[in-house]
Amino acid sequence: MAEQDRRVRRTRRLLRDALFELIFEKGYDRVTVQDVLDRADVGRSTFYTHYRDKEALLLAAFDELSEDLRDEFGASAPGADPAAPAEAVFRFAYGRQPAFRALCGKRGGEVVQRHLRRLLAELLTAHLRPDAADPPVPAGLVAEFCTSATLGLLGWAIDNDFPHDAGWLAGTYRRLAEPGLTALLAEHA
Amino acid sequence: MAEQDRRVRRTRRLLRDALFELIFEKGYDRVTVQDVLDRADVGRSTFYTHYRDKEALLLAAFDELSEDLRDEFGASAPGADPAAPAEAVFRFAYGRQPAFRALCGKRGGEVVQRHLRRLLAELLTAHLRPDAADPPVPAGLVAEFCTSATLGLLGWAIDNDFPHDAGWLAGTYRRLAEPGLTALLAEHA
DNA sequence: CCGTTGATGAACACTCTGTTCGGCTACCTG
DNA sequence: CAGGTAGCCGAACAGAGTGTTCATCAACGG
Repeated sequence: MAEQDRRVRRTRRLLRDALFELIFEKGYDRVTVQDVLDRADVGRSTFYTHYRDKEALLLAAFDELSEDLRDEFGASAPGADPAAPAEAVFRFAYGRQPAFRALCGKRGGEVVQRHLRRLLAELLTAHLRPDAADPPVPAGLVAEFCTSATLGLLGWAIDNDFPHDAGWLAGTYRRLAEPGLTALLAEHA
Repeated sequence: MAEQDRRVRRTRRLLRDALFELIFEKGYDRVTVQDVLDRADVGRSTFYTHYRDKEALLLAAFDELSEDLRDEFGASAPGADPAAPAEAVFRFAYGRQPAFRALCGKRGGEVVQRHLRRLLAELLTAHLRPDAADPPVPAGLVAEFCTSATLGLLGWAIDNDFPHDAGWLAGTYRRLAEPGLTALLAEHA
């Protein structure tokens, strides 16, 4: 119903694009709703019929991304390679550089970082299920390590304009993070 | 001069403590200058003679911490152990749990996270200098990996009320991150 | 003890927020 | 292609928070 109206799609697209531009220009927390309105050339009341506030707009944009990312993960089986999830994230990000530049770079703001971290932690824990009775290291802590390493490398790539390609970044992840992970998993098995 | 006046010390201490309490209660971005004023029972004009805005107060508090952390690093020699810096950070944080809970937990806000990340990256790069001509992996990327892993584990510890002790957390860091790091350094030497 | 310095609170202009409402117009559907 | 629906607009509003100013008072250190 609501999603099909051409005017609705137009308005939401204008607002989202304006937000991305402004985040990239001055950082999320310095962007005001007024800025978005002016840039998108959309009326004030219109904005509030679509989104409760600035954060709701941001999260709507983030949700678009995360759904696609989820789909990509659903396709890949939970194999034995502990670096596979990170590689999938890297490939995904390299394929959507503008969005990641705005949402996940240093200017992206804490909100997206927090949500992205939670999403990644969830995907990672689901993927490399060690289903252990008494893990030598809490599973949550291992997931946190993988998430931090993945996001750390990704943030570095974003701030360096996505150098090389996703495979190279994944290779680096393997060199740095994989040895410790496989050792831990082997030790337990 | 200005630092010695009892009134100045009192005012700044009141403001800092009020900010910590409020951050812990509702998160940095939801804390207003007005909140701090009410909690600290300090006049509005007084606040602005000491700090330009809310962020300046936060950074002043952060600087106190970071100076002490710097001193701790200055004492330890740049040895061969790649996990030593992380361990030093963990010990430091476990010794100042209230401050870290307020500043570096999930409620700490993006500003401190950014500054802490930069500080750690700086300390880490200075500590494990590989001074290599053509590193197989950019030095900045390795530093980013260490920083992310350290902060990831630290954030997990904060959110889980500092379980076990700093040594245990450092041990986990060694298990997870050290294998990859030593392999990389060995390969290059 | 006294001159200096900081604290105070009220008042001010300003920016941004989130809501309301009447009128207009583009849009889907039949 | 006609009609009612539904989205857009723009202006206006109250409210919260910000950062500044100033005259007054009190506490401080030398």
